Amino acid sequence: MPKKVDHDERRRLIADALMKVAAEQGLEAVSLRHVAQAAGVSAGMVQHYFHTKDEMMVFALAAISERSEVRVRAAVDALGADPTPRLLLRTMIAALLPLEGPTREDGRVALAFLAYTAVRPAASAELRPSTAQFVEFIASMLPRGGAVAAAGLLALMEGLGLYLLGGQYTPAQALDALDAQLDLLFAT
Amino acid sequence: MPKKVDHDERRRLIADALMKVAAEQGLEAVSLRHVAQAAGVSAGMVQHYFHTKDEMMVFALAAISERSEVRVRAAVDALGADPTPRLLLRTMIAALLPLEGPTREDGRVALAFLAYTAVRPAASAELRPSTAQFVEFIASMLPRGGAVAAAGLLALMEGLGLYLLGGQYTPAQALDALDAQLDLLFAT
DNA sequence: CCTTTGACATTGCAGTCGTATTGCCAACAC
DNA sequence: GTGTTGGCAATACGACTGCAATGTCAAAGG
Repeated sequence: MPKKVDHDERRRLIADALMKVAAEQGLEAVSLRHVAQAAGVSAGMVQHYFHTKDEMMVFALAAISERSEVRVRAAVDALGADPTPRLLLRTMIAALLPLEGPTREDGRVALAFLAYTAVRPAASAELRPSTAQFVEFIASMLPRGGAVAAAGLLALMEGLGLYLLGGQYTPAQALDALDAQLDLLFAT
Repeated sequence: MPKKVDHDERRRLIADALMKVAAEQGLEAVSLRHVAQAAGVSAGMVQHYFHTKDEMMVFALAAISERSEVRVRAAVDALGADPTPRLLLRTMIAALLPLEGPTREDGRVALAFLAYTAVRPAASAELRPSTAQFVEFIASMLPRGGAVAAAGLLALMEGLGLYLLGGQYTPAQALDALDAQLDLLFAT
């Protein structure tokens, strides 16, 4: 066997470049050549690791949802043991919001992919169960309201993310709205 | 002067075709030729009414926000005189949600444009004040909570729209979540 | 040694894109 | 009539796209 390279590492490197391009110029600027240039590699290499552009897109889509999972896990771990349900929820949701820095870029890419998958139902079908799972988890953390209240909280989070990206809400406003919602849901 | 045609009517016809293409195949499938074909006209005619593609995009963007305004107005007018604040809000928000039929297609287009403008700050700056205005109006309808609660409700609406488009929520679930939120905000 | 195999780079191709240009035709002004 | 002008079609152009084909080089197996 010839040279040994970590396939998955290369693919991640390329996916990173893809996200950079998508965050700065939108998904429609994502082409094999642009991504290759952003990654500092040749276009041929991109083709070597992704036989087709769609393959590359799917990989990047998975990579970005993995990234946010990691972020949530890190934020939760930093809480220590046995946080209150309210604090746990707030921490998780805040970790998912595109408040600043790299999370904002990730948010832009996620938004682009959202629109991308809106016309390709096959790609979005994959993340449907994960949403349902999250709703279930949130419901188990709430003192009352059940799945309906949980779905509302999740939708509020998504909307806050959208308005943060659009610049309609400042990070402070978004967090205020989140805390106010938690006040409503956890009111004694 | 030669032939007389209604310029704005033609532009609207073309914009309708653009939205149809965008709703079915995404914004990146929107090209002069595709739009022209969808509208049943020649590509040259599209060029005649929009000197550049960007001009066409901007027009379509304005057209779609005008459409939703019309929809909201119609729904509110059907309420008759002096509805309760809660019913008024519910009606307006429900009219904006992509629950079914043509509103779903419009929602998909709006989502595509959202991602489109996310990397073109100039285009989104225009609709920022209208969001602020809406928040203000919602706040005036709420018994308490002020702008923060209003911002939360608006974000919840936006999130519901997103999940409706993605298929994660059914229309019934979305309306349940909306009503539950109104219960919280209007609780005595 | 030498052949195989995987890691890249380069090039070519058919197609689509936005746009500028050109030309034809109908309708009005004179 | 004749000329002018707007509505519209057709074409040409250069830039780009995804993808396939081809080539080069290094490392490992026999």
